[in-house]
Amino acid sequence: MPITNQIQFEEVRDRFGSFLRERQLRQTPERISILEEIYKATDHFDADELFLKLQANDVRVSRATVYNTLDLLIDCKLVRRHQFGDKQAKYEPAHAYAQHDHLICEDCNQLFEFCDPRIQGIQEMVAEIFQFDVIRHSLNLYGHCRRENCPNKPAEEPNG
Amino acid sequence: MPITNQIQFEEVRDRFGSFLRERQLRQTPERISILEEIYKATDHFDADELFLKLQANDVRVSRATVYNTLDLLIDCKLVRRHQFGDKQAKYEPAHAYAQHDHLICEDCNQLFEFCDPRIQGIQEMVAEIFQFDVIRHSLNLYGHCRRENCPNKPAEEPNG
DNA sequence: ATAACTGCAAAACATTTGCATACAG
DNA sequence: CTGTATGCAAATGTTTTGCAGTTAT
Repeated sequence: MPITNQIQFEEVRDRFGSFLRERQLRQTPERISILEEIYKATDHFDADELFLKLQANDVRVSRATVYNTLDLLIDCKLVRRHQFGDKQAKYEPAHAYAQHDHLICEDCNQLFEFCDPRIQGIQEMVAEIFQFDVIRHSLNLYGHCRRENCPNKPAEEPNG
Repeated sequence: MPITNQIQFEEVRDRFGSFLRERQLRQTPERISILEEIYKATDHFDADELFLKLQANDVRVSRATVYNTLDLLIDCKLVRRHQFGDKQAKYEPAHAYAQHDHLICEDCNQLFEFCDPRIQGIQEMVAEIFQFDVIRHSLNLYGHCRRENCPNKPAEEPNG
């Protein structure tokens, strides 16, 4: 749950700054504005939502720049990208939040986050068996939440 | 590794037949040919690869029908769909193969399959905590294989 | 100064859709 | 026969690209 305060954000911006300097890339106002907007997010978002939020805040950037900057931020490990089954990618700010996995309700599309240490063990075991350097993982659980107000809840099966 | 013999395939075709009958859908030659082609596969494939293989075998079907039939086969649980980070979906025949997860080399894009019983435990625990009915999961591990002939192997980091 | 970045609009790409025709039940 | 499935081509939605103009360094 990304509630980033000002001090944390300075750190994030510095990290992006160093990253850009290292690679001899430019620290443009567009890139900084995009990073700021991303770190206001309290949830996952897609590229177009980000583009529209920027517009709403009178930050004039093109979609092309949004995509370009997202890629940079992913390289820099300040943003994570997820593919939750839709063809459109979802993103989330990544700084200072523990690596976590996702639980998705296929009726209301709501996302929940969880952590389980056993995944680390699986990752290490598989790496050993296959002689791989495993860099990251993605575990998504799909199902149905039992919330009353969940829309599209499938009717009880007449005969199971 | 889907090496399906003739007898197993009869079973698969029957299952598809029952599924279609149940739903009052038609058993068209196109649908059967697509199922046959899918069960020849020894690896994951994408929709267009499947379309091209069918063409190569002089089975004249449109892409629309390929997509339509893939959806039916997924409902029928004879095919599984995966999103491995590309925007284009991958598919695999699902009959008689244990549920497994995937290890992906990001240099050569090669796929490996593994099973780990701990995932079941995670799934159950998370379902309990979040009061969810968890239907399925998708666990992908991404990294670098250590095969000699893996292309695009990143050079040794010069420093740190 | 100058090479990288930007916006724009067009292209690319996978997938879906609409509609006239074909055909399974 | 009848409505469902098909093929085709056009539409869709997301992401990428090419290029002329702009700007950080």
